[in-house]
Amino acid sequence: MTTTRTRSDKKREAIITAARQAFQEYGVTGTSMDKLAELASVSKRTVYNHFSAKEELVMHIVKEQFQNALVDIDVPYDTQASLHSQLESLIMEEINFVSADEHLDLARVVVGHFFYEPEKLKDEVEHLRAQETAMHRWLKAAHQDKRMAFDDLQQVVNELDSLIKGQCFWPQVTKIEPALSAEEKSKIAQSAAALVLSRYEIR
Amino acid sequence: MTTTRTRSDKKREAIITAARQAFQEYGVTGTSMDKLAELASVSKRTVYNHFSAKEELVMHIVKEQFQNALVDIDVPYDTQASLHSQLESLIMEEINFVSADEHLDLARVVVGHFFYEPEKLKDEVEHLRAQETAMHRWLKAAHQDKRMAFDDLQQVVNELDSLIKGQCFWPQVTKIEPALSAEEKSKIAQSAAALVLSRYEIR
DNA sequence: TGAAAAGTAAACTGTAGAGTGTAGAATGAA
DNA sequence: TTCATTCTACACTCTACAGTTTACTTTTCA
Repeated sequence: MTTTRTRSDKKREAIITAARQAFQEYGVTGTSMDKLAELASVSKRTVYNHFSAKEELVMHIVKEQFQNALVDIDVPYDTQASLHSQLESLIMEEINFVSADEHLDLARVVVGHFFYEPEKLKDEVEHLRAQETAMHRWLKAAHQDKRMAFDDLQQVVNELDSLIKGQCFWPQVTKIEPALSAEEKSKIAQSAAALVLSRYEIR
Repeated sequence: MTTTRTRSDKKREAIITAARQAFQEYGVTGTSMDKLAELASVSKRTVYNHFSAKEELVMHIVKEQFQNALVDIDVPYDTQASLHSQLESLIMEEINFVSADEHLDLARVVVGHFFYEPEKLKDEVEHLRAQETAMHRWLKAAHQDKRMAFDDLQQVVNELDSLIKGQCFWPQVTKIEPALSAEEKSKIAQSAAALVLSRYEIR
């Protein structure tokens, strides 16, 4: 039962939704509590009844977003299929996730807000880092299956990660580059897979 | 003769130096004009006599920094030497530049300040992008020398760039990761070179 | 040496935004 | 229907900071 029951709950929901949108659009500092209350169609006092300070509201939304970031990709390793096609689609999923508008929008909020106090994010980041990613699992499987050779798994993951984020995430979060088309994404995925496999695949 | 002559010049210099440091340490918004004047040991009015607004001071420093960013790396292509050793040292230079403290500190100022209005940087960024990099030149030479095969030069540059920045720049600008040791850097350089060459080198 | 240029301290203006206090109205459960 | 909870409107406080004004001092240089 996800439907909100009480009036109080509805107001709370409205506040959170409005905050999410406003923060995405104007950034945290660009969103005053007055503006926010108006956007949520709620009195400012009500906002403060639910969240005792702006920072609390920000953290609520950020944590929520980190939860979503954990909704994980899974491409199971397949002994039969070619490494290239598997890795390419894994990369493609990763790219689609990372360069999705909602992901970029909220990454922008987080980066913008915590740029000068990254300590506040330490916990969340640790949490994410601890996660064993789909990439990890797939590479480990291919390695155990003796179809790939490397001695430092983490390094291969970092390389793939850099290839993905360096082309499909950072330039877009910072708005240095516009969003990528589907063709560009798939070209990137295909080339990244080729790059990694030409080095680590056992032929 | 770089030494500052007049009193006015000295004051100006002091303001700029203090601003550079303060912006690095506290960020632009975290540095009030009062604080800045105090750090520069100068009256606030004097700051405003030199720079009519805070934003003007910020832009002055940013442009100065973009000038420095153009001081370019050059590793000439050598027909005799192995591709791997050449590319590895080219990458190493790129890494050293990009992950140098001064570069990271100022990149932080720029990213932090312009995060929500990247249009203001368009000119500078265009300027940088137009530059033909050392990477471009070297790859083009190796290609012409028929020792590397690729059809999209820009893509190879992007890949190298991502491998470098994704591991040695972005995690550090955002302070998600601490500075890298010399060993880590050289491991990254060596592996990035191997990756790219195992795909594009003609054997 | 004296006028112009540049600097200084400190008080001031104006604005924006976070957070509070209060009195009264809407809601909803008993 | 009544009572507690929650919401609303709105006026208010407090603080931070950009930028200005003023009255006075120091430096420069012709």
